[in-house]
Amino acid sequence: MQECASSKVKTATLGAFRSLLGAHARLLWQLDLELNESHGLSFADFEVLLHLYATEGGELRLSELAELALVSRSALSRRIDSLVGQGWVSRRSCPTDRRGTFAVLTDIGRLKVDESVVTHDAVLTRMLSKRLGDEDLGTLQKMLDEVVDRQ
Amino acid sequence: MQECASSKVKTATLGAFRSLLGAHARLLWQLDLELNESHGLSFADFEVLLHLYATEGGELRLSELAELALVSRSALSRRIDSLVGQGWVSRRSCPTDRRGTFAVLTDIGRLKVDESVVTHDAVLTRMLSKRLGDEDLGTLQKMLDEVVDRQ
DNA sequence: ACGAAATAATTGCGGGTGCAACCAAATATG
DNA sequence: CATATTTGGTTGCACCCGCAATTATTTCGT
Repeated sequence: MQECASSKVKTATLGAFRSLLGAHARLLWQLDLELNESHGLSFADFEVLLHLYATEGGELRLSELAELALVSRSALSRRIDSLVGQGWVSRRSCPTDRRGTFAVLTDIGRLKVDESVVTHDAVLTRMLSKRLGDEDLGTLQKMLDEVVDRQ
Repeated sequence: MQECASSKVKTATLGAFRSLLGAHARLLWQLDLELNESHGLSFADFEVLLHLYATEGGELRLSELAELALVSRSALSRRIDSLVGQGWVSRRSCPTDRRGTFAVLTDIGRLKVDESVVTHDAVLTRMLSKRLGDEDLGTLQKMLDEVVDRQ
C-alpha cells in the first residue's frame, strides 16, 4: 500500500509532454537567438511578418493574424504598433466592416522577410530536417495535430 | 521562373514546426487555465513545485531547478521568492558550497501538489493519452528528443 | 426597425521574462 | 600562494504578455 502520489499519469504521457516542452523551448530559443543577432528581429516579430508574407496580397485582418500567430489580440495590436514603427507593416481600415483593420506588409517589410527567412529556414532545417526524415516529420505533425483537433 | 521565395524549407518541416507551436500553445493554455481556476496556481509555479515534489528529499539547487523548469536563473529566483511568500517553498543555504541555495518543498507545498497534480494529470490524460496510444506517445517522445539531443 | 448581444480593436494594469551587471564564493592557473 | 577565471544567485532594466474594461460597429432576435 504505497502512497505513490508523485504522478498518476502514465509515464509515457508525462515523458512525451516533457519532451514537447523541451523541444519547443530549444527551437524557440535558437530561432530567437539567430534571428536577433542576424537581423535584429524577435521570433514573435518574424512570425507575424511571415504570416503576412505567405498571404495573398500580403494583408490580413488583425484578428486572423492573432489567431495564426497564437497570441492574444492585445498582444498582436501592440506588436503591429511596433512593426508599423519600423516601417515593415501598415494599417488599412477595412472598407466593408468599419470595425476591422488590415495589417499590410510594406515593400520594406517584404525585403526584411526575404533576408530573414533564410536564417529561419536554416535553423529549422538544421534542427528538424537533418534529424528527422520527411516521413517522421509527417507522422510527428499528424500526432501533434491530434492534440489540437476537435477542440 | 517563379520567385517562390515564400519559404525554402520543405513543407514537411514547416508543417511539423507549426504543429509543434500549436500543440504547445494549446496544452499550456489549457493547463494554465485549469490549474488557475481550480487551485490558483500558474503552470509555471506548478512546474517548479512538481520538480521538487519528484525529487528525493523534495529539494534541489536553484540552478538545477532552473534548468529543469526551462527558465533563466533570474526568472527562477523570482519565482522562488513568490513560492516562499506563499509558504510552499523555503530556501536552505548549501552547507558544502556557500554560494549555493536549495529550494525545499514545505509540508504545505507538498499538500498543494497533492491536490493540484490531479488537475494537471487530468488535462494531460485528456489531451494526450486519450488521443494518442502509448506506443504513439513513445515515438512522439523519441522524435522530439532528437530535436534537443546532441547540443 | 429597434434594442440586445456579439465582435474588432485598443488601452490600462499587473505580472512575468531574459539579459546584463553585480557580488560572493569556489576553482583553476601561474 | 596569489590571482585570474568561473560559477551560483540576485537585482535593475526594458520589454512582452494576457485579462478585463472600453469604444465603435455589426448582427441577431423579435
